[in-house]
Amino acid sequence: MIDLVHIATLKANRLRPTTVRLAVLSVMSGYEEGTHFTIEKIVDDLASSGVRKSVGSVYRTLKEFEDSDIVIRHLFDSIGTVYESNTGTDHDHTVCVVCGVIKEFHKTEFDSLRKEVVSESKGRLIKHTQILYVVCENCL
Amino acid sequence: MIDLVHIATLKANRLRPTTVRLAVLSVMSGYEEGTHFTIEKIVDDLASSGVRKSVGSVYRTLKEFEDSDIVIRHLFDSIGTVYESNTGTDHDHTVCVVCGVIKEFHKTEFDSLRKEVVSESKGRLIKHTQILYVVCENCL
DNA sequence: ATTAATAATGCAAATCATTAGCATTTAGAT
DNA sequence: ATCTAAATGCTAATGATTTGCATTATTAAT
Repeated sequence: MIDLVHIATLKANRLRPTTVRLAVLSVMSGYEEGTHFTIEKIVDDLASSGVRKSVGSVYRTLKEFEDSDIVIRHLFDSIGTVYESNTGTDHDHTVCVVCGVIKEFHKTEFDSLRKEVVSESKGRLIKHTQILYVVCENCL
Repeated sequence: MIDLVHIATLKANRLRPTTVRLAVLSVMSGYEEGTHFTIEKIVDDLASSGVRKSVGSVYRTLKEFEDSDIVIRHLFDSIGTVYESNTGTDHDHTVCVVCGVIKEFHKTEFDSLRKEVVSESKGRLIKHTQILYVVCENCL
């Protein structure tokens, strides 16, 4: 069972390998890398794979995963809350205002600029979010 | 009356100069430039200036103002929805994760980088948001 | 000025996403 | 196998925002 990986992931974060958590990890692992998903999608995907779990538990689970840095939560304007698996590689997002597709990008130059901004104000950078709202090639 | 300016602003946006709208513009004009405020603050400030207006109307008014580009609405992680008067100058934000203070910054280099990103994917940039979550000098 | 037509407001109820309480079930250590 | 702590499902609660509708104010025409 590939579940062994998921069990390991959970144990590494001091989370008991329970059915809800394993099921959520399982549907998540079916997503393409970089996919952004909602709580609703998780619940639906669980249901269609025959696993009926309460919405409340999924909320709780995703929050635990967020705390454990297993997933990253984003709050996008006019889209709401979405999650993605945390690959550890930091990146920003483009969102197509027409079709809603979310993509990732990374340009190191941004990072140095951000460091500049923060050091100019003598603060410490904890994290950042940057979203480019675009009309994507397809929708143009 | 300075209200003439506010009336003009409203008329320019095909909004009738009503008491709620004028009152909201009035408290807003009392804020320092760059101030970020919530619906709640508006309602409170209206109340303490003796103008009691319903929360629903303030919500409606701020939405109209957003549609008319009189204000800009932001959705900040763990802070929620805040507004600011639209000065037309675009900028990004830093938010102190300790004290919650929101500041603005602008670095033109960001703009060219953003254009690069979007042109590489053959899309069109509509707008963007960038938030640096920091611990500010004071809170360090 | 008066009035008719249209838009704005207040209020309360409705909605939506998310969280919390609590009784029941499950996992992990002994 | 048993006990304890944690996890789950369920429902109710919460908080923010929106909506419906009856009332009131604003505008444009007379």
